[in-house]
Amino acid sequence: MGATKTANFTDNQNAIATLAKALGHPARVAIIEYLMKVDTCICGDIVNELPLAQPTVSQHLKELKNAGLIKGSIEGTSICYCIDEKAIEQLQHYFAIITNNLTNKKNNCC
Amino acid sequence: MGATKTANFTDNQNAIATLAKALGHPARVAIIEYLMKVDTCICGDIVNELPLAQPTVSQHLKELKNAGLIKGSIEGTSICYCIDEKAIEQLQHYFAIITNNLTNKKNNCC
DNA sequence: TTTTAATATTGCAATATTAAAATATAAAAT
DNA sequence: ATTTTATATTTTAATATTGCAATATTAAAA
Repeated sequence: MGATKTANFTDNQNAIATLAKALGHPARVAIIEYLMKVDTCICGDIVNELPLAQPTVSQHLKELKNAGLIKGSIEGTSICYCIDEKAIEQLQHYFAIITNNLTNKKNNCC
Repeated sequence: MGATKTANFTDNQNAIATLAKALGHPARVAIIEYLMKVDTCICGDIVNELPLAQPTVSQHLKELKNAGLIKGSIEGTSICYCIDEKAIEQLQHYFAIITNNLTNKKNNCC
C-alpha cells in the first residue's frame, strides 16, 4: 500500500507522529537548530546554512510549517520563520511522561 | 532523488532525525505507548493491540529497534521488547534544550 | 518427530518522500 | 519601467515507506 492507516490510531498518537515525522530528516533538524541559534528570526539565509538547493529548503520549511513546528509571516521579500514553542513543548512533555512512567516501573528485563 | 544527504549533517542532527523518524508513524507511537503501559514486557500481544497485520507490526518493531528506541531479547518463542529509556531521555533532553533556549531569548516576532 | 504457536523475512503493489532544475511570484532597488 | 533579490511552486526522477499475503524460522508442546 504505502498509505498510513491514520484513522485507526488516536488523535494524540497521530499528533505526536506528525511532529516526529517532521523532525525525521536531518535537514529539518538543522533548520530548527538554526532557528534556535539566531537572535533575529528573519531567516532568509537558511539556504546558505544548508547543503541543499533553495527549492529543497523551501519544501522542508513548508513541511515543518504544515506539521506546526514553525510559524512564519511574510515581511516584504523575506519571510520570518520561528520555532513554534508549543510544538516543542508538546514533544518534551510527551517524552517526559514516558520517562517518568518507566522509572516508576523499573522493569529492567531487557 | 529521494536519498537523504546524511553525510552533510552533524552526527547529532542525524541521531535526532533517526529517532524522530522512527516515531514518525502512529503505529510506532502506539507500540511505544503499549510498551509503556504494560508491566511485563513479554509483548507477544502487540499485534492484537494494533489494527495491522502481524508482518506489518513485526516490521514496525524492527524499525523501532534499528533506531534504538526499543531493545529486545529472545525468550523462547516469544520476544521481550522494552523501551530503551536512554533514547527517550535523549529526545526529552534535546527538546528541553530548545525550550530553554527559546524562553531565554523571547523573540516573539512571529 | 510432528504439530502448534509466535515471530521474522520476502516480495510486491500502492503511495510518499527527497532533491533539484525550471519556472513563477512579488516586493525592493535602480 | 526594469532589474534584482528572495522565496514559492511545478515538474520530473530517484528512492523510501507502508501494508500485507505468502512463506520461513524457531522453539516449546504433544
